[in-house]
Amino acid sequence: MSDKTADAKRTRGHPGQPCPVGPVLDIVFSRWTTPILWTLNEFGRQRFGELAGLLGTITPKVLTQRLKQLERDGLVLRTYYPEIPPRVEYEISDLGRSLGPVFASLARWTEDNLAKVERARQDFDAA
Amino acid sequence: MSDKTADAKRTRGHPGQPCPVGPVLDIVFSRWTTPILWTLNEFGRQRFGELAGLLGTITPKVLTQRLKQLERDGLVLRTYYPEIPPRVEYEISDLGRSLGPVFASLARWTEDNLAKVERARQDFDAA
DNA sequence: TATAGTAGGTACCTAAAGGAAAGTGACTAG
DNA sequence: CTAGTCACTTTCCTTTAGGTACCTACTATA
Repeated sequence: MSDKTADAKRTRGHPGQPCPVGPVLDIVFSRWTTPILWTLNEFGRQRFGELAGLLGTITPKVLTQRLKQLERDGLVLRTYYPEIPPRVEYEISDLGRSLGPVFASLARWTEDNLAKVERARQDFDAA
Repeated sequence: MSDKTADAKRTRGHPGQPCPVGPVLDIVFSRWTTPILWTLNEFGRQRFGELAGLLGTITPKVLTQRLKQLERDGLVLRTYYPEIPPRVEYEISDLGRSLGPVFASLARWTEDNLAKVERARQDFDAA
């Protein structure tokens, strides 16, 4: 299946009308995209192996997949050096950096409210 | 498996250190949670059937699951009326409403940058 | 000759999420 | 006595994501 047709299938079924943020979720909040973007933003340009190390438990296959998607979406820039052995470096793009305020907003909400969620869970489970 | 142990397994593998927003993703951006919260915020208190209608294609099973999770996380309030036939109403909580700025930030980014992502994809696919 | 080093690609497998369809319980209107 | 309402619940099946393990090319080095 081509990536193009995959786009249609990858939509999370967010019904078009009632939710204007639906389209972004698959772009920004897929399983590994958030920590990848975060890492590239924090630690700057990284090689494939370094990035894998920083992310900890990701497998090469998945890292390749996610990086390819992020590159296709214009959020990450890939530079290939045809040396032996090969070297590839990834960095966040301007478009990727433009997500900063979104992440900041999310981080602020987390800081302020994550504890409330955890308390709500305890109350719910107790009852 | 209990919901408590499910919490641990549901984590998306976002490696703890490098990404402070990881914990929220499962709470706010799971498959159907975003449109559910959005709908409850826009259209107010809704019964189960009404909500299903507004969301379009969701199945009762999944809607029940997601609503239960949202209730447990304190983002949605559930009111059960023991009538015959039974009636249940769902509404967004204050904690749920506190996500407003996050959603707004995301909506703004979408408006400003979704077109850029789509263009990046076209360029990428062309090459 | 053999090995290490790098960034992947491939084939196969498993687990989890999600959808489809039918059933449940309790009552009421016909 | 049957059908309908509502909010689920249960069972089964398909899809998907992710993991494991192995393979690729190419060269310098031992």
